[in-house]
Amino acid sequence: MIEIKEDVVASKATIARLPVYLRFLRDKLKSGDENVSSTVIAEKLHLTAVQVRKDLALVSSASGKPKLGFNVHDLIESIEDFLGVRNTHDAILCGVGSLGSTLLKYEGFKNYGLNIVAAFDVDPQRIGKKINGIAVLGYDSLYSTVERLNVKVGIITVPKEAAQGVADTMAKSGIRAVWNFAPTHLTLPPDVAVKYEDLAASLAVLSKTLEDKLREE
Amino acid sequence: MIEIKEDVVASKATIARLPVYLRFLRDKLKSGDENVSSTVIAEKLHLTAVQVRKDLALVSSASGKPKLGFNVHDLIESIEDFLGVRNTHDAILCGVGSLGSTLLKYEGFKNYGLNIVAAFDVDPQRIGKKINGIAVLGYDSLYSTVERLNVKVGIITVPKEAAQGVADTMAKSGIRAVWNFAPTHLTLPPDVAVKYEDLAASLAVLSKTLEDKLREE
DNA sequence: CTATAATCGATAATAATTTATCGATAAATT
DNA sequence: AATTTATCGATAAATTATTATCGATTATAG
Repeated sequence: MIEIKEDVVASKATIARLPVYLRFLRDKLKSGDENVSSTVIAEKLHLTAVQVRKDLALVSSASGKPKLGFNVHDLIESIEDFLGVRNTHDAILCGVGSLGSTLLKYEGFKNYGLNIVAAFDVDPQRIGKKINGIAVLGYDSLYSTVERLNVKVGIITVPKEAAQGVADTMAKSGIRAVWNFAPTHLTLPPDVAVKYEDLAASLAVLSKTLEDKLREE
Repeated sequence: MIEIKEDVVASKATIARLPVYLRFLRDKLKSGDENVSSTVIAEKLHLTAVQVRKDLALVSSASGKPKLGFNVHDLIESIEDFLGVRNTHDAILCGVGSLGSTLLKYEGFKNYGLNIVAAFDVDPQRIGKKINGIAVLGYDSLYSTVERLNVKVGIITVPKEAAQGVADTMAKSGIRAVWNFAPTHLTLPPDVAVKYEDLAASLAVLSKTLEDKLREE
C-alpha cells in the first residue's frame, strides 16, 4: 500500500507533466513491465531523469530501487490519486457544433475521470438528438439541469461571441470548473476555475519553432 | 516603422502568452482603440502590468507613452512578426475523423498563418471528398504530395496506434513541424519540431484545480 | 502654464524551476 | 563472494521567471 500525498504544492508545469507520465506508465503496464527507471522515462519523454524523480517524489511515496527503478503500478496509483482522476466528475457541454460533437464522441476522457452527462445547444435542429448516447438539450434548460444534477464541470464549445454568456449561466447554476474552447477570455467569480484550450496559442508556439528552425539553415 | 526584434530568446511561457495578447489587441483594434496600456491588458488577461511590459519589450521596440500606453497597431505588428504568423505556412492534415474534420472546418487558423492545403486518410469512404474545400487524398499519396508541394507542417489526427507511422512518413517527406493530436509520444529526428496537443493533460490540470477547490470547503 | 496622475522602462529583489553533484544502495555479473 | 554498474534520493547550484520599486515622462485638467 502506497500512501497518497495530499496538500502538496506541485507547480503547474509539474501538473502538466503528470498526465504524460500517466499515459506512458499505463502503456508500460500494458506491455507487462513491472518496473521502470527515471532514466527510461526521461529518455522517452524528452526530460531529464532528475526532473522525473523530482516530479514523482512529489506525488508518490513509492521508492525506487537501484538497478530496477520504480514499480509501475504504484506510480500509476499515486499519480491518479494526486490528480484526482479516480474521482469521476460529471460534466456538461454547451455548444454542439463540430468541435462539441467531437468532444462528445471522444472516449478518452473516461481515463481521466470526466463523464459528460448532457449537452446543450440553441439550435432546434440539434436539440433532442443524441450523440454517443449523450442527449442534446435546449440551452434554456442548462441552469435547471446543472442545479438538479449537481454538476461541477462545464465545457464551452460555443462561438466566442456567446462564450461569456454561457460562462455566466454556468457559474450561476453551480459550475465550479470551466473548460473553455472558445477563443476568448472569460471573466468569472474567483471560486470558478477556468482552463483555456487555446489552439491558436499552441499553433503559435509551433509556428515560432518552425520559423526558428527554417531560419537556422 | 517599428523594428522587428530577431534572435531574441523568449521563454515558452512568454511565447504562450503572446497569442493571447495578440487576440486581445486585435479585438481592441476592431473596437477602434488606438492605444492601450499595460495596466489595461494585465487587468483583462489576469496578469501583472510588469509582466505585460516585459513580454512586450521582448518582442517589440514600440515604446509606450505615459498616460496613453502602447500603439495597438504597432504591437500587433511586432507580435505577428515575432511569432512568424505573417509568413503563411502550408500544412497537410492526416486522419479525417471527427477531430480531423473539425480542424479542417476551423477558419481561425488563417489568423495565425496556417493554411491547410490537403488532407489524407486510409478510409476509401473518405478519400475523394472535400471538407471545407480541402481535398481528402489517399494516405499513399502523402509522401509525394508533401514533397511536390514542399509542405513543412503536418497535423496528425489519426488514432494513437497509427501516429508514429504517420509521423515517420511525414518526417521522411520533408515535414519540419508536427502538430500531434494523437494521445501518444512521438520519436522524431531532432530537426523536426513537435507540438503535442494533449487534451488529457489540460483536463488533468482542470481536474486537479477542481479537486483542490472542492477540498477547500 | 502649472500641477496632477497615469504610465513607462530600467533595475533590483524575490521566487520558482531546472539542472548538477554525489554518496548510498541493490541488482547483476564475474 | 567480490566487483561492477545502474539507479535512487538528498542537497546544492544554477538558471529562469516573476514581482517589486522608483525615477522619468507626458497627456490631461485646472
